[in-house]
Amino acid sequence: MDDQTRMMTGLTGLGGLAQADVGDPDSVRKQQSLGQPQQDIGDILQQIMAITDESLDEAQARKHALNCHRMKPALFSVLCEIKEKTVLSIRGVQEEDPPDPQIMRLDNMLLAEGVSGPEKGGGSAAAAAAAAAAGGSPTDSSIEHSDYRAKLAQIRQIYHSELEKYEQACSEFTNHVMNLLREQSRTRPISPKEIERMVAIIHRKFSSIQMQLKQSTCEAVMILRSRFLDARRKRRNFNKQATEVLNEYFYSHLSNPYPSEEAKEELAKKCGITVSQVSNWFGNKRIRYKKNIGKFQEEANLYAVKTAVDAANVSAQASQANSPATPNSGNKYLIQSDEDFPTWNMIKIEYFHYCWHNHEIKSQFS
DNA sequence: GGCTATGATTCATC
DNA sequence: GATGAATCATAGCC
Repeated sequence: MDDQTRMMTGLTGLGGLAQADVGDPDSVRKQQSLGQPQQDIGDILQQIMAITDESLDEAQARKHALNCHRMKPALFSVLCEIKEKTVLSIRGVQEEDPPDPQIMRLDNMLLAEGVSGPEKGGGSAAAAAAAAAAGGSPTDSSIEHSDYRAKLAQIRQIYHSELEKYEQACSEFTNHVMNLLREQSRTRPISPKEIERMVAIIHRKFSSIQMQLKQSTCEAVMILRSRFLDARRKRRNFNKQATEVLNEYFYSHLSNPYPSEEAKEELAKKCGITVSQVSNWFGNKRIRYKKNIGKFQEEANLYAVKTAVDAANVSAQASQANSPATPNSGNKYLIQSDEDFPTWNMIKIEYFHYCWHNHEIKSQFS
């Protein structure tokens, strides 16, 4: 029902003063007996009813005349009262909406991610955790971290600028509608309560637009986070020194290449990687070595020699310190000459394979 | 661009 | 929870 129809409905309900009485001689008599004010109201109403049959210019002129009529304010307030009773009492029930749970969820998420609320380097904890999980060097992590933060800041800036635009647009539109209604209220019954209700409707409409903004911002943050977290799959080779340390341990413990927790921690510290990376490395190494021992033979020889040389050096230093007269006497595995190296290494590797294989057989039966 | 090496992940098993 | 095995995804080389 539009406003004009509502107004008409209001008029019909005005104690039968409108259509029912028009042209009724008894009614006219009654009005005459009731005195001047009632007659004035009847005249005004008749004029109002007649407006629809008139041309625009005539209607404008009559409208002006009606506006200037001395009874107009009283009639206007009565019409407002009727309108309020008939329309607002029905519609006003659902005005106090409870807060939308979806908006609350979005607000919470934006707050947690540091997009809304005070700027505090939001999401930095997530970024740091993901960077740590990536296992990259501290420099790499900080680069990724700052990249994440920069992109988050960009999202934050866009969100706030859009939010500001929406708020400004909402306020401008509300003012515009309010002015329009105030202007119209001079010619038709619009109560302040109705204006208030209209403002609430506008705010609801704009808040649904705001929700879309919040939703798309949340999506942008999610995409950013997933991209950032996916970076953990970005493989980076360990540096040469770390690989050497791990290989040295692996080939020098070929009979049982399963480092203890303490050994893993020690290796992790030496290589500048995490314990789980050490575990991954040993897991991969064991399986790949076993799958293709031939391919790793050369590498195994190399590290066996290296280990033997290191052991010889340590032992020589110890012997020199303890008994310079009898070098190498304390180490039965000590290499005596360069020619011994290949034979010794082959024996040692074969022995390790035997031990490893034997260990597995034993573990199968134990 | 294809290939290999390699670190990470996933899933099943113990 | 540790490990093996398969697989994914990327780096690096040619």
